[in-house]
Amino acid sequence: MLRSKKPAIDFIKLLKDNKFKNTPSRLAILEIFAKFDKPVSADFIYKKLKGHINEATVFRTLLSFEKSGILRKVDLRKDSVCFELNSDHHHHMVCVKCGFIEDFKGSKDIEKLLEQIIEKSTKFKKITEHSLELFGFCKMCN
Amino acid sequence: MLRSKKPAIDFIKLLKDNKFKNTPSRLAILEIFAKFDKPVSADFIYKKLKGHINEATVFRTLLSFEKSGILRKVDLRKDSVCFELNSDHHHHMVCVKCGFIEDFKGSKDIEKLLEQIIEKSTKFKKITEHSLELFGFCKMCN
DNA sequence: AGGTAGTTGCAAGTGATTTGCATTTATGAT
DNA sequence: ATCATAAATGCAAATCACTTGCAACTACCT
Repeated sequence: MLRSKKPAIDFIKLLKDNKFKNTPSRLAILEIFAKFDKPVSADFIYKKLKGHINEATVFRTLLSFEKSGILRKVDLRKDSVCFELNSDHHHHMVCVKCGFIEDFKGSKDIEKLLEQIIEKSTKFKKITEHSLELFGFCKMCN
Repeated sequence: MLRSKKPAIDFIKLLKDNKFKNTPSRLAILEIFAKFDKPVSADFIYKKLKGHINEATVFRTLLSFEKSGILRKVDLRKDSVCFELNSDHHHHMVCVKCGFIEDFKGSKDIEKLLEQIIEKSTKFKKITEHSLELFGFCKMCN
């Protein structure tokens, strides 16, 4: 049967490339990111892996993954910080009622916009990152 | 002497319009927002008003002001959450080295962009808010 | 297999924010 | 003006998300 299958990420290689030891904890965390493919919080991960991992390890792992660029922090106005895999820069629409999240890309348009902004600025020289998050109502909740 | 003076905000009216009682604490907090005209944290406010206000009151006030729309939450990747007066929607450029913040507006372009995004979305119906924050290096630090 | 740096679990520690409760105060009605 | 009442405040304790110190463990290189 032909199935559209997302190319699996080679986490073992990813860890090695980033000079991390390959441990069960790290693989488990990465697999959660791959499986859910949405911004997830430390708390969410901890609950999924309850009994198999210590909470401190979750925080430490997320932090080191962020530092090395494997993960990216996302602020969606939740109580706790969320992360997502850092491949493929994109943004989010968040339903303020039900919490549903849709990803979207807008790289070309947004980058054009950033260029205009930086041109107008007298104080800034270079923009290295940006975040754009939209909040509103999904079709179900509207 | 003629001075270019920013039109003072009538905080007493602002409080009344939002069904808040007019108290010294609230006026003091609003005046800090007006005076510094930058995103400020609860901690910053508390330190400015040390001895004159309780920390819990600061948090409670910020929260209720946010709920009523007087303030808006801003995530600038600092340790603690920042707020700013919610008049006059704008965005920020933050220097990741020295922390310097520059405001900018981009309403027209950004709104055009938002329209395009929402048109393409099959899941979302309405965008009520958005945040766009840029991170990079100011001219001093670059 | 063995040495070692890097990882983990556990428990205690932080720092920001919240909450419960008793006291005080602003405000609208008398 | 005074009063009654709901709202606001201060204080202390609690909570919540996250961090850290340290001893035990493990992946990985030789």
